[in-house]
Amino acid sequence: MLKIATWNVNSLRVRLEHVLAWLKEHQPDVLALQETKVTDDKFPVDEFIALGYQVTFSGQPTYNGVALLSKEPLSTIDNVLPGMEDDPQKRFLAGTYEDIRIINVYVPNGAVVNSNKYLYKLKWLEALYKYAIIQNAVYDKAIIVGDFNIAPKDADVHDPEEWVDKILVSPAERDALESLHNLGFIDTYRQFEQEENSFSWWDYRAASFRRNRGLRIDLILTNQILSTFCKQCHIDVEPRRLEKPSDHAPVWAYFEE
DNA sequence: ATGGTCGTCTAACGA
Repeated sequence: MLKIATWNVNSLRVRLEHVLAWLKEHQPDVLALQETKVTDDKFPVDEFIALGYQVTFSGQPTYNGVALLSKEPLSTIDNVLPGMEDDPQKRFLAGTYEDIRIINVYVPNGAVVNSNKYLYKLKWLEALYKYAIIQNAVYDKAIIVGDFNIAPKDADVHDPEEWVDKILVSPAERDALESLHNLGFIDTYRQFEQEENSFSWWDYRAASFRRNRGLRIDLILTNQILSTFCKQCHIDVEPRRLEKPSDHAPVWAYFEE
């Protein structure tokens, strides 16, 4: 059995105690983090080693930053997305865990549809698509996890009418996600029956969490072979209820032969 | 209460 999780922590240093407590309780084999917002020299390595986790990270000052925590070491680590070599933003980290290729992404937010940041988001997603083609060809089992900053379907949006054509739901973004689906990378969450109005992110503003005005943008995509081993996928909203929470909840998937 | 927050290189910016 294997449990793989993803969590946008919105500053690892602020959220460290939440992450450590969550690891102790849930014991994932791998936890992918986004928005660590910590440089590599300041990454809290020792705290995770003490819990029995290996750490792999790619950070920068102030923004972005991704990491993989794993019970066993990763091999064949990539921290540059091919096609985005000149991009200073640290949003990508891949490694192999046992026989599973794990790709951790913090997809650009995109700000406003048709803005420069939006075009950057689409370019980044195109590079991810090309990378996914290759990884899917090389590895039998592959998984893409992270903050996609895309709500796949209207069922993943608290008020679809309010959000029509807005960032995180616009057609071009959803098409980019659909092209990953066409490679065989399916949205593991929807392999199973789930409660309605299940979201993974709630804006800090306007009491969004209390009113459950959220979006499901933190996703676990598995390729065709790995998806046959997936037995469960769950969003854990409990950490969102804590004092000084991340605006995102962790999501995990459980695999069994 | 029809609301307006966080986190970061404390000052705007990004989400």
